[in-house]
Amino acid sequence: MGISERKEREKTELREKILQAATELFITHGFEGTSIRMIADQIEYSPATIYLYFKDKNELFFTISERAFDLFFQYFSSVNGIADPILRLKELGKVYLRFAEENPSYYDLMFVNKAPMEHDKKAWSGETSHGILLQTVQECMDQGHFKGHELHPLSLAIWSGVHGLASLKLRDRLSMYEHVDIDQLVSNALGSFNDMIDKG
Amino acid sequence: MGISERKEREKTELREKILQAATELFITHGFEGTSIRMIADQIEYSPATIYLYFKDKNELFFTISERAFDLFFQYFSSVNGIADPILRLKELGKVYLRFAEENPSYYDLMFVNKAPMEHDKKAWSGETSHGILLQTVQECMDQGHFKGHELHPLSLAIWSGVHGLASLKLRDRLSMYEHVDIDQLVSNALGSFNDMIDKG
DNA sequence: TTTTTTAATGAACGGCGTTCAGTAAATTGA
DNA sequence: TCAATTTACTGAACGCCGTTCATTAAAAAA
Repeated sequence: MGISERKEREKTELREKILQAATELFITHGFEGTSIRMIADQIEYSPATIYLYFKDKNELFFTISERAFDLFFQYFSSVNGIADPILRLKELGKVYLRFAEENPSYYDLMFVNKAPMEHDKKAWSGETSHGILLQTVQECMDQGHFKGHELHPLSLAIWSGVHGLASLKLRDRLSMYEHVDIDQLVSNALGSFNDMIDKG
Repeated sequence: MGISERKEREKTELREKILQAATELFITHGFEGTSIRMIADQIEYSPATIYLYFKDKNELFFTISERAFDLFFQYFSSVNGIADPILRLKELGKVYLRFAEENPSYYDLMFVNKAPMEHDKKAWSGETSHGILLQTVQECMDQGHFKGHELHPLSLAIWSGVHGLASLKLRDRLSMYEHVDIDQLVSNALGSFNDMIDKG
């Protein structure tokens, strides 16, 4: 009997449709600006139906942010071919900012938004993007760079630098630099970081 | 006739009471977690009354965030006595993180929260805290530090570093560092920044 | 064909920001 | 002093929100 299989398939299809609609709406209206009713309208089901597939709005957040971390990992993985860890580290900074630029809603969800309590502790740890950062910094240290620094605080410092740039830009908090091109400014600030990495 | 004066006084007193209640509630429940009805309950007036004193919830945000920037400026001003600009710059970083630590709701309002469109462009510009940062970095450069850097990108890079630390901690995005003390880690990351400043 | 299971929903609950007609008190003018 | 006007405030409503639940209609199983 292929009936239960078909049912299963239909269930995952609708679940997928909900996720897709939610993602699209999050991207255009943000997480808080998107209502369950809007998602329901989009897929032409009643709002109540969504609760048969997701416990609550937070679970939608959670599921989508997992996918965001997966995509983020793909961006990060693109540096794997760079042998020199210093060059690789600099490229990671560029890639990080590009991810934030190209996927502002995902970035917001991952690092800026007020996260539901159950925000996945595993999403950005272990053998993931954060692992790539730690690995790269460690290799730099192995080559004699960053003398006097410890791995974890240093990695956090580097991450904080690019995250600070990305989030200030994302949240439109650079308005005091009125007379200059913001993109250019951010790019030059990254340049300043890179200089520090060279001297570090 | 002192009547209109008394009325004026009473008006500003109620306005002040609203602001105080709103600020307290923002600190405990956050901006989005605080409702106009909650504020009205607190001051024992009807919700509609608040709209006689403030155009909307955003104007409350705006007024409170101005005060937040004033307080921030007081924190920043405490470094004025330090003659050596490098030492002063490092102290600014410490003071910045202390402000974020001691006034998380203010910090959120100022730099992290989704700001209403009318977010004050002047609040963090000109002869204010940002001016202190620029001035200090400029003095460092005058003394021969930060060779090859430009003032504005460098200042933004430095600001981004501490802001990244503050906001990642505030938004609880450091959970992958499970085995270590987060406060210690953040403090050590600031230490890494300071090392870079020395070498810059 | 009858019973059971499943999927989906309409309607409601208690919240939200905001508006506005109406009220009661204070002030003004005669 | 008394009526007219201004002021300060509010109750009730509007249209949203996230979420729950009894009910229904369809599908599957017996």
